Parts: sequence; C-alpha cells; structure tokens
Amino acid sequence: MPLTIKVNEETFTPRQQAVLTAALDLLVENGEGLTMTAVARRASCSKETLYKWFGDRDGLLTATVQWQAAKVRMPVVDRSHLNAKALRLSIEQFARDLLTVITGEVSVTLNRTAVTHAAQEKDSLGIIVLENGPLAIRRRLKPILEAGRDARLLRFTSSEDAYRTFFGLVVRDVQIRLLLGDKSLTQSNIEANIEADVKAATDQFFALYGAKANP
Amino acid sequence: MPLTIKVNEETFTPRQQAVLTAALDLLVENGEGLTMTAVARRASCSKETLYKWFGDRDGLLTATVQWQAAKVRMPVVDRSHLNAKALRLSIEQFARDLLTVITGEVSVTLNRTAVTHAAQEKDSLGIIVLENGPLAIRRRLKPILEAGRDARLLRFTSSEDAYRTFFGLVVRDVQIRLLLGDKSLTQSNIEANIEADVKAATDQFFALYGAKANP
DNA sequence: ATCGAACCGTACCGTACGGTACGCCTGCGG
DNA sequence: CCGCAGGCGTACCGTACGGTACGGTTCGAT
Repeated sequence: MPLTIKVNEETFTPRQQAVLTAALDLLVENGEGLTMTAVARRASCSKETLYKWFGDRDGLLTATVQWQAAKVRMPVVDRSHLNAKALRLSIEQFARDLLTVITGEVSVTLNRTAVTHAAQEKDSLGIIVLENGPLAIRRRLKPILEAGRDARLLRFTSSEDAYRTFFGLVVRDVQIRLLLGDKSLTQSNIEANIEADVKAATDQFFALYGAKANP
Repeated sequence: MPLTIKVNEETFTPRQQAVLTAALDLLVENGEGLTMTAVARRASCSKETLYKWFGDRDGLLTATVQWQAAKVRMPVVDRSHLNAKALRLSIEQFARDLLTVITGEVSVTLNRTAVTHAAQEKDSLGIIVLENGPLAIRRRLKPILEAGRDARLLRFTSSEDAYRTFFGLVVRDVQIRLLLGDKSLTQSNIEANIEADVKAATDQFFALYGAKANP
C-alpha cells in the first residue's frame, strides 16, 4: 500500500524541489523518460527516498505537475483606473500571457503528460492542469471583464461565455497542434507572430463584446 | 527489423478491419489497454498474425488510427446556389459537424492516443490526426469561405486566418478539457448545448467576417 | 564517543508486455 | 488422398521498469 500523497501540501523542502526539477527536466527532455531509476540518478538520490517522499510513481508525477503548474503565475493586471485604453491593454496582456504560457515547452509537456494520464481513466493530473491553466486565467480575467462591463466598456451576459470565447480567439488551433507535435509550429515561428496574433484576438474580442458591438 | 508499415495503402481485408475494430474498441474502452495479447484475444487471431500484418505494435497503432481517422468524413455542403441564407446554413453545418466530431468518444480517444504518441518524439500519429481532423475540415471549409467572399457575403484577407478563427470560436476550450478528462463536460451536457453553441459561434463568425462587419 | 535517523547506491524481485517459435487445424489446389 | 499455405492458440524468451531490501555513510543530538 503506497503512502498517501500530499497533494494539498505545496511546501517541499529544497532537496525535494531539486528532485521535482529533475523529474520535470526528464519529462521535458523525453516525455516517457520519467522512470524512477532515471529520476533517482538525475537527482542523485535513492529510489527508496523517492518512494518514501512520494509514495509511488504516480505520486511523484502528481507532485511534479502540481508543483510546476502552480509556479505558472500570470502577472496581475492593474485594475485601478479603468478607461478604455487601460482595459484594452489588460485584455491584450492576458492574451499575450495565455499564448506565451500555452506555447511554452513546459506547458506542452505538462499538458501531454496530463492527457496521457487521462487516457488511463486517471483524471487527477488533468484536473490539476486545468485548474492551474485555463481556470486560473479565467479567475483572473473575470473581474477585469466584469469591471469592463460595469464601466460600460464591454457588453455580455455571461462572463463564462465571454471568457471561453476569448480563449478560443486567442488559442485557436495552436494548442492542439502543439500537443499533436505539429512540426510546422516552431517556437520561433510562434514568437514571431505572437504580437500580431495578440492584437488580432483582442480586436476580435472587442468587436464581439465591445460596448459598440451589436448584441 | 519490423516490416514496413503500409500507411499509404488504405485497403484492408475484412479480416484485418475486424482486427482494427477490435484494436479501436480496446483503445476506447481503456486507453492503455491496447496490448498485442489483448488485441489478439479480442479479435480471435494469433499474435503472430498481428506481427505479420502490421509489423510491430506501432504499426498496428498507426493502422488503427489511420483507418479510423479516415472514416471520419464530414458531409459535403451543397455549394450550388450561394445566397446569404445558404452560406449561413453551410457554416452552421460545419460548426455542428466539427463540434460533433471533436466531442465524440472516438475522436477523444484518437487525439489522446496521438498526443501520448507525440510525447515520445513520435509525431506520425499526430500528423495523421491533424491531417484527418482540423486540416480535413479546413480543406472543405475553405472553398465555401472563398465562395462567400466572391459573393461579397464575407470579408477577409486570409482564408487561413478566417478558418482558424472559426475553429477557435467553435471549439473554444472544449477539446482540451475533454482531452484532460474534465468530468464536468459530459456527453449529454455537450449535446444539450450543441445547437446553442453552434448558433453562437456562427453569429460571432459572421459578426467578425460578415460583409457588414468592420474591417 | 555513541547512537540513531536520514539517505545514498546498488542489488534484487516480480511482473507485464513486446516479440518469436512451434505445434496443430482447416481449406484448397492438384 | 496428399501436401501445403495461412492462420489459430499457446508457450516461451528477454527486457524494462515499478517497487523493496539492505549495507554503508553522513550528520546532528545527547
């Protein structure tokens, strides 16, 4: 019987964090390279310690994803004085952050890992990734959207729907293509277009939800 | 050395198709349940035959995904007389088909399998899924969009961009949530909202790319 | 100085699974 | 009737990997 995994306890000792870093590195380098032996060797620790700390392989995986996903923090957008320009900048900033995070190597790896995990009737990693990815962004964007509505700069009925449309406009087919390993989407390729994409998505979002838009 | 896999040859004997069906069933039932022994037992054939026909496990997997993905065919939309109403119906139909396919159990399984595969520096399955999923839809939608533009019903510069925006508006965060195993997205849940979602996405698409829209 | 906890390194075990070999049956051409 | 190709079922092999055990080492507390 494996030990209970401490999923809610986010505090890891520096040594443990070194182990998690090693595990993440292995994941990024080679998605399926995360074997207990490899992690132990990379982190210069014994397998016994891994099992003592994380219970079993799944526990180590969960801790790694959890710890790493929680590190992805969007910068908070200033909400103090909300004129049209500031709102637009905030939305643009969210689009930029969303695209940057989602196209990052770590994010792709984490999402792939979670999808693989979900393919085995285990959804814990998927929940963690969802919670720290899309849902985290949603939580931060929502007050901005509602402030925009209160200031009569935006018009929508459901902030949920508005957010999901925003997500779609920004992400489009980029994420799924990255997850599927589409070679025509290189990192430099994305970086070169990110500003144009951010602007386009923001324009479209305001076209749909701006105060002047048709209901 | 495994035999060369016949990826371009789409013709399988009925017996082979029965094997592929068994493989797909196992995949859908339990993502990681596709072991050679399990397939052989399910299809009532010998492992030796599997290896003779498909070379190795990867070949069987590729053949399964290839064969199944190619079966997903969108109905062709009539393009004969293209007034505003017909165009809108066509777009709506695409949105509906796209959503229906993407949220289907088989599609989710195939995408998960391909993502898992891509996590191991193998992108062949990802390419197959991309080619038969998003890209197939794009190929079919593109002439409709351009016909709409020629008829001055739509306005856009790049049909590529228009398609990708359409994809984003329709799919939003549904696919990634399904891939990650989000429990709050049940099949019945999606089905109940699909018509409303289709209408909303089409409305938004026309708001952005309709002839009356701002450039 | 001594003890014990924590931990490293490594050897070891069990199992699952990819891949192969082989014996047997069936159907078909001669 | 004979022989043989194709295929089924099963036994088997090798390996990779999850998980455990254990001796040796470091280090802090007493």
